Amino acid sequence: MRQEDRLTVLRPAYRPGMPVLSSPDMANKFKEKWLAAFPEDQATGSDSASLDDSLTSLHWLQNFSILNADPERMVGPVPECPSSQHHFLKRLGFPRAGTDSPSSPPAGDTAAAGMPLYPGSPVTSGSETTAAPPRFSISAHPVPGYPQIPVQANPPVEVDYKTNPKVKPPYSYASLICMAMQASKQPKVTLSTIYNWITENFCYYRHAEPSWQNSIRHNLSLNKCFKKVPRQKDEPGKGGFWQIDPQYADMFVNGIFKRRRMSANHYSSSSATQRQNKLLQGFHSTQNTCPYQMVGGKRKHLPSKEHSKVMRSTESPLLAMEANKADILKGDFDLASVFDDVLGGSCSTFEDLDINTALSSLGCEMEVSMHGRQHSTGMGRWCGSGDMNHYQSYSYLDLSGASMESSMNMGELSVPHIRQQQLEQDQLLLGHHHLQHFDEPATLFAEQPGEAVLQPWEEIKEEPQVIPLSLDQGFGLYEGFFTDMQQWERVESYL
DNA sequence: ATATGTTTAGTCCTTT
DNA sequence: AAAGGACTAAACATAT
Repeated sequence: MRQEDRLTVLRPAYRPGMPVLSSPDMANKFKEKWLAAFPEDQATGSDSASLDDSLTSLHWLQNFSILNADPERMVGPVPECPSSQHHFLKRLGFPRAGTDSPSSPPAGDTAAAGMPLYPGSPVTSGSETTAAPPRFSISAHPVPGYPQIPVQANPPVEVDYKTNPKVKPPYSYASLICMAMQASKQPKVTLSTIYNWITENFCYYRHAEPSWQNSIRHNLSLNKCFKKVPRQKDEPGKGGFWQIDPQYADMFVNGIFKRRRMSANHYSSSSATQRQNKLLQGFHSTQNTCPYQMVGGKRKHLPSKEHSKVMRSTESPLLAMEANKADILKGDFDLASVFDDVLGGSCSTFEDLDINTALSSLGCEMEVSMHGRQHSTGMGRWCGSGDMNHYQSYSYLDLSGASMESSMNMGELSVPHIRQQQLEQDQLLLGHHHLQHFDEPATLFAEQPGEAVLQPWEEIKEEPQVIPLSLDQGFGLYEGFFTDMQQWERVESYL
């Protein structure tokens, strides 16, 4: 990451409802007003001097890896993480070290034997150089100096989906399709390419009955997000090509399908508790997608009662842990609300954070391109959250120094920015260790199929590999943001 | 024959 | 409760 791309972090303390401000001047102005209204936040800001320059650098995030999740190390500081980083993490909403980070989804979906406790935190096999799905482990990372509260001693259960034939991957077919499309590095792929990628990367489907292919085809045909690109007459081969319809590209968060678009007023609720509940529900709804049981080598939908029994029993230690997490989430730690309030709500749920991690497990490194034409309208951003002790913090992320006017222009260019910045923050929250930066956009969501370098009929032999993704290209329209403008009204009183 | 693509129907679950 | 989403199964059509 280049110096100019680093995040400039100012620091007042965050409060829910804090708006996105797009220039340092406005940020400072806002800060002054805010501190006048909430003098108690001054203390939060006062310690900002202790934040060294490392705060503005994301290099340390490379050491902040989910791979470091080790229950044995959950107590005590991690020397690699400077205090300022700790501070930063705290500001970003990591409630405490040694507990489940926001990127840790709740448990509960372990109906299938061997299902990961934390399906949202996949890790790759260490030696994998290709797209490597999916083994999962607990995602947690100690934040040095932070109060340590012992967590329930559930050992991490890892599932390597690439080699484990018994566990169905917790990804929807749409997500699998999208992953395969991403992995192909081509703007369009054939059905067989999708099949191959899935079977290559998910052992489960290698051994499963081929009916899943029917489901894939069904999904491609039925899901509006996928667009068929017919072969030209002179193109050899069977079937057409498939791509993600750019119109629906925003339905994929880092490559994983969002269940449904959230309405704008969904985010208008100001109840932190409600949002926290939604947050947890979102976890379950997304991750608990495996109500299956292997019966004679065949997937069987569990009967609803049985399913419910397995999935929802509060006697489950997993859910007990969830309840614990929910307790942790009570109070003012409401990271989702921070996103909601700041962004007007798009996909800032932990579900999305998990998606980030999931893709990284597949070798799909998320890129954060900070320059180029699309950054001309970038804007700063208040971010942060409180923790469970009502200790709230906020930061102003000055990503480009551009004016609010340009960002509020509602033009096409400004929209991906919000998404991008949000994803950046998601990555921060995740401790993504692949925060990189590329100049060249990927072609995943290319508007024009003709953008492919190869001839359209040059089918690429599927080779799982690290896929550079471009956030700018990938996640276009940000629908919820500009439809929920009331949050900006609150800004006026502070400017 | 096989692969691909479309459509319908049904179940179960989550979200609104 | 209704609506929507995910999934499964199946029938059918078309292309290779």
